[in-house]
Amino acid sequence: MRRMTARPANAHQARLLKLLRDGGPNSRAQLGDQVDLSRSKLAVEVDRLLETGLVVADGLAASRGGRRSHNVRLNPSLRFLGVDIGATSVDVAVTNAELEILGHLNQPMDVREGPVAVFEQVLDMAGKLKATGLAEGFDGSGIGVPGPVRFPEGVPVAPPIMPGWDGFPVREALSQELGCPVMVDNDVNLMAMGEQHAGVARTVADFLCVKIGTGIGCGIVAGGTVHRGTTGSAGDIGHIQAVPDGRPCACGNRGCLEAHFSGAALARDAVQAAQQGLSAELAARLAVNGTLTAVDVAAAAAAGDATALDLIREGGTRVGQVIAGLVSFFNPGLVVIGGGVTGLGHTLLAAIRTQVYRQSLPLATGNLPIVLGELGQTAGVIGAARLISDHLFSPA
Amino acid sequence: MRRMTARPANAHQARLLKLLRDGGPNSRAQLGDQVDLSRSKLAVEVDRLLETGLVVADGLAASRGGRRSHNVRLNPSLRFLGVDIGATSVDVAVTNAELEILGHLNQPMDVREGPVAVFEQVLDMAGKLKATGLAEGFDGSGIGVPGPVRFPEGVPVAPPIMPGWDGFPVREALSQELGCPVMVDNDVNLMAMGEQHAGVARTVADFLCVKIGTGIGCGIVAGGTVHRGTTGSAGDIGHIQAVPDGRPCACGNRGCLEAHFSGAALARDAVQAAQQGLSAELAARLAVNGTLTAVDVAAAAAAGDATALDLIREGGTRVGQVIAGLVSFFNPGLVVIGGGVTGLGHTLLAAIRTQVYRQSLPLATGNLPIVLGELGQTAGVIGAARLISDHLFSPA
DNA sequence: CGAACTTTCTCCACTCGCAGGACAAAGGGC
DNA sequence: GCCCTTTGTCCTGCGAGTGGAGAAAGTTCG
Repeated sequence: MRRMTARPANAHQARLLKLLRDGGPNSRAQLGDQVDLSRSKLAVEVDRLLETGLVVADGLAASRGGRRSHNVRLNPSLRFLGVDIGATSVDVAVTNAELEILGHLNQPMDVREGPVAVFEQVLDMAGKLKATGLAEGFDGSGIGVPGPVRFPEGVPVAPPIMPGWDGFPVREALSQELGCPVMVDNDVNLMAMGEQHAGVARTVADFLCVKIGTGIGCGIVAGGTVHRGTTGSAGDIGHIQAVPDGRPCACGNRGCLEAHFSGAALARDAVQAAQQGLSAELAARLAVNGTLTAVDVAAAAAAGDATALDLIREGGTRVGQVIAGLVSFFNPGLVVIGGGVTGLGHTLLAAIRTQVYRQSLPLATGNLPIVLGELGQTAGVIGAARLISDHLFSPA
Repeated sequence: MRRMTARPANAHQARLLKLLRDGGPNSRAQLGDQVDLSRSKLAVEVDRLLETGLVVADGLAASRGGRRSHNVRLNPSLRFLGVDIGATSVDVAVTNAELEILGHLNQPMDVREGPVAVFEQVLDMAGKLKATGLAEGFDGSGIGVPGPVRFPEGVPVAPPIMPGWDGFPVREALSQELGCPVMVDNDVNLMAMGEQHAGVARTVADFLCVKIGTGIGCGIVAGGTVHRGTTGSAGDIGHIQAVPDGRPCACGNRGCLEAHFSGAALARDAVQAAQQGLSAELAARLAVNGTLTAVDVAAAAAAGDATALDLIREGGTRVGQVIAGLVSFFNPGLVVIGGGVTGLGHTLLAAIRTQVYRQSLPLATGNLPIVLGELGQTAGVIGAARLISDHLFSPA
């Protein structure tokens, strides 16, 4: 099947497409309630969208007590590919134009293998999803990578944990391979966009989205749009100093937040605690698996292990200290915590909250929810689909 | 004379007014080069602006080698009043519509005397400026106050250093007194807008403007517009923890940046150093004045006093630590240092730079200028004029 | 069950914003 | 002084957009 290539011809059409994406099928009258256009003009633009094939008729609408109206919706055969490349695994998902996930695959993988190997795997996973009949091709794709991105060009820059990716033309290469438009962004920004589209941040204009996984990053949304910074490295909070003269960090400094708390740091600490005989629970798990991860710590904590709980609390306090500073600075309306360590759950959240509420100014924290992300592993791929749909649903 | 009350009727007129404000007198042809409008349409809008009186004819333009063209400019009798209320002094200035300062007064004053006393003084100063013949009245006024502001309403909220100001309807009250539209904002945001309009930040979309005076604040500009946060307290970095378990702060916490370095903290430290006999230079100044301020420390440092230099360096290091974190987080394209302590000059700047370049990631600091503000004391009042002109030069 | 009211959709006439060409006015350069 | 360039003005025509008049197809209530 040939893919859609049409784009909205003007701002009105773009607006309508986004309303249909976010609100599902709608009658012309319902659309008219949401835009400031006369009925006649609205009808003209909807007709044009129908002609392009981006939008299709969709039966009768629920009656509001008058002449029956016909719904329109985004073409249900449109398909977006959301790709979320993490440090140690890849998520690939297929969505429809309303950004609902139709199929989702996750595979472990080491981003350090470099872009060629990683994208081979991504294309393979995309192929598997296609083979299930979910899609015959893709109309667009969003890609998240775990490092800074020069956004306009879609090229990673100087990614510390991704040697070999610096300057790799991700956008161009994948656009060619997939045969569709591609947009590339930092994985944390995509998580923020995911929570903004379908998660806890749906109604908030200014919020922070802290992702704690192998490393730590922070998505910044100001006035409803992602702030990427001058060189695309905004939100890179893993190397903010959390502990003066603290642990040495891979970046060459000491006391970086990431060195004191992250999926990787937590695992190291747990192994050490087990070896020192501080925790029978952790030691037992170490003996079985040969190594420990954040998941083990979460399980030990759930079983009431004091050492595991302490590790989580201390980590949460460190993160909380840094977040407290960011909250004072940025004055967000919401802080979302996400990433691999959300399995640590309420213990972590409580430690973070305590620290933020203690250290930030009352005016900034007075009505500030600090919550876990709602979408879990799917936040990234939904954000990726959102990224490319925002692009395609804008006038060319 | 009756004041102008006209506002641009549409976005084109708003655009033209801002071009004339920022670029001075222009011919229709020059304006045409800067906007995407046909000559005919441009002429129509310019004619309408001439009718409103906001814009007037201004003689012949410099020839570009063809039919001679007539300049238009903003009405030279338009007057804005810029007011910058600091913790210990007030600046009041009169500008024309091009935001050039025509007259400027500064007076010491204690903001804790409350809004009624302060505004009495402001109105008195405005009256003095009028009496010189610079203005017969004001077409608009911008007001900066040293604390968070609920921006849409123009009302200070919970200002720690301004008891008695909480909830005072600054915008409404002054609008009535002055008989013109008024906008209110945090003083630090206005300083940022000042440097953006006429100072070092003219071409930068994302930058931070750190104001170190009695307290410490930070203006945040993202994508060319000021970020004020959910409750208007964004940029309030004075109470970010700079030193774990450090000095007690008035806010109840320990180790706040402001407790370790600010105009007030520096003065305290200098007095203490003088009393402890660490610095003959400072002791002499203390004996003469009975007290010390940042100005004394600056003078002592300029005279080569080692203790004064140490105080500045240590303070700069503290501020630098915090800024380093903010730079990693926000990834600005420029950091501007301003406020009362800019007199400390290069010593301070060097300490800040050292710390930021050491602690932030190379990608964020690679091409990051850290400079002193260019406008000094006038930044605030220019920013204030800019604030109200942005408002008045937008469609009603 | 029918009359009256609502809601939705379509068609049409009219206004207005705006572009772009034709033309006039007024220079500069050789 | 002739030709080219730049600027300003006028005019025509197109397309966007509004709002009213019906028509179609419901709901509600007596």
